[in-house]
Amino acid sequence: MQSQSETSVRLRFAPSPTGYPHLGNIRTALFNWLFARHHGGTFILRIEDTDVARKVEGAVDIILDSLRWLGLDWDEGPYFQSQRLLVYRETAQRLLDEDHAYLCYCSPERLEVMRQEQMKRKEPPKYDRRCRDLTQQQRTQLKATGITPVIRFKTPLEGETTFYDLIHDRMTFKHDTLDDFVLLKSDGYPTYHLANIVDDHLMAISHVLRAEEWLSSTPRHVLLYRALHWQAPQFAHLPMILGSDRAKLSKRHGATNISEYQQQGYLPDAMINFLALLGWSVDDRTELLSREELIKHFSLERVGKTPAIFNKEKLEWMNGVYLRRLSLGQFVDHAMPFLDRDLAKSVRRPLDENYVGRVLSLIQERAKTLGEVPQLASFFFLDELPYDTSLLSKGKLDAKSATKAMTIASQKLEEVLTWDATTLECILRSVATELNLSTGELFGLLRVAVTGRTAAPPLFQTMAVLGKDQCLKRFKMILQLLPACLN
RNA sequence: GCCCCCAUCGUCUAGAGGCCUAGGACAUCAGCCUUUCAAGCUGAAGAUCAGGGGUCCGAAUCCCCUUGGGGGCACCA
Repeated sequence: MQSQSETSVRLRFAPSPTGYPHLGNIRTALFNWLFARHHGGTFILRIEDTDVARKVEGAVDIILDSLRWLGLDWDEGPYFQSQRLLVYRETAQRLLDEDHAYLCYCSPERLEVMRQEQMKRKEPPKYDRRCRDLTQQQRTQLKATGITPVIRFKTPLEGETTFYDLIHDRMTFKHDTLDDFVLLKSDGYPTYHLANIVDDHLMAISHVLRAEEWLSSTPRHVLLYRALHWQAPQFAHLPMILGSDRAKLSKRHGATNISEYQQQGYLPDAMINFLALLGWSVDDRTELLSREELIKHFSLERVGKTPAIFNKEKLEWMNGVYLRRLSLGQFVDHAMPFLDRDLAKSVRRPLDENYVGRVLSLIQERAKTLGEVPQLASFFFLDELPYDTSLLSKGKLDAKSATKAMTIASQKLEEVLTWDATTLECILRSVATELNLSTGELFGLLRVAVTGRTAAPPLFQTMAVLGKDQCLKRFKMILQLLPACLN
């Protein structure tokens, strides 16, 4: 049963389409989603596309695709701020009418120079409020110039603003450290500060969960809510996710876009599980949690305050766990697109699903990502293996005894009628005994012959899947190559 | 420069005054298993709880200072 108050839990994820969503953005989306789902609330998607200049084509689609891929389903939206400009303008006008805002005619160039000088004087860069108290005459004059003004908020000159953050508790900011920020830009678009509070109010957002980089602009938002006599939502500023150099995540850190993880073959469930543990935990030992468990246990009380560095090795491990937990059928379904994409062009398509299934049963527990499956399995599909002869000469056997072993093994295998792992093992073990070779020596040699590598799935199972013809063909191939590796 | 946040193994973290001679996970190393790899199992190493002061019978846990790291200070979000 949901209590009355829980039915009004409304969360939103509000990305801006100025780039592709990275791990940090997605972690924020996840926590909002988890919180909403935990409380039986509503999860809303809102696109904050108020920066015309920095808008990236296609970013919205990538954002939606990424959320869908991860299964972070939303109940409302996506709303687009660019389609709600009137609401922001009306609100800005109201602020103007009620003396909480004013028109500012200062040019960007002037502001830039001003900031430069402030920096030079080692002062905090802040708007100098030149247009805050213009006389009626100055106002008329400036209006006559035809310059399109921006609308700025009249930040109280004195006093301080306090609010309670669900994670950081009580926060207080002095007004004299704030300046008169822009609400409406000269192109008629709202700034983040305005659009954000207008929408959160209109969409009845109850909790704002966002990255800690927003903490210092929160007093502005609180001030705005007060000026408009609106009740502010509850804020929770989540710890940041940092790159390995401990700096804010950016392109420099490589592979931070969530879609890259999709392409590399990480599973949504593993991704979700891993991201949930960046800044949150259930207890002192639980690492693996299903979506349902995540929803069930999620709470802001267990969100930490320390910024986290993204640990790719752990993600890989976790993805491997999720990969191994898949049924063979599921694994095949997931891996098929990757095989299609990355297997050599020479491999005939469509791939035979039955054969792929037998191959992948040997690959599944060896893959950490779906992306490495084609590489791990390539020798099952290639007609001719690109042998690296140094692998042969590196073996424990010299070319002469290797040739002898291969010849005998070939002969024995020619006669095999039931080509299965058990039979093959039985026969080849006896070959080893007969030649007075250790199993390691013989099998190692055969492994290179069959797979072209020294590390591969179990030899006999591999041979069984590959089939008699293909195996014997590879043996012949090796026999031809061996003389070249003399000494 | 100003404002704000943060501080436990390399990394993710548990810890809300005595259960901590600080627990778990990834990574690392060793052993077992074994035809290689992987997986699995067992074990090891790894944190004087950033440093210094307090408070207290008692502090990783509370307070202060220092240091370090991060974030913000746009007609970007």
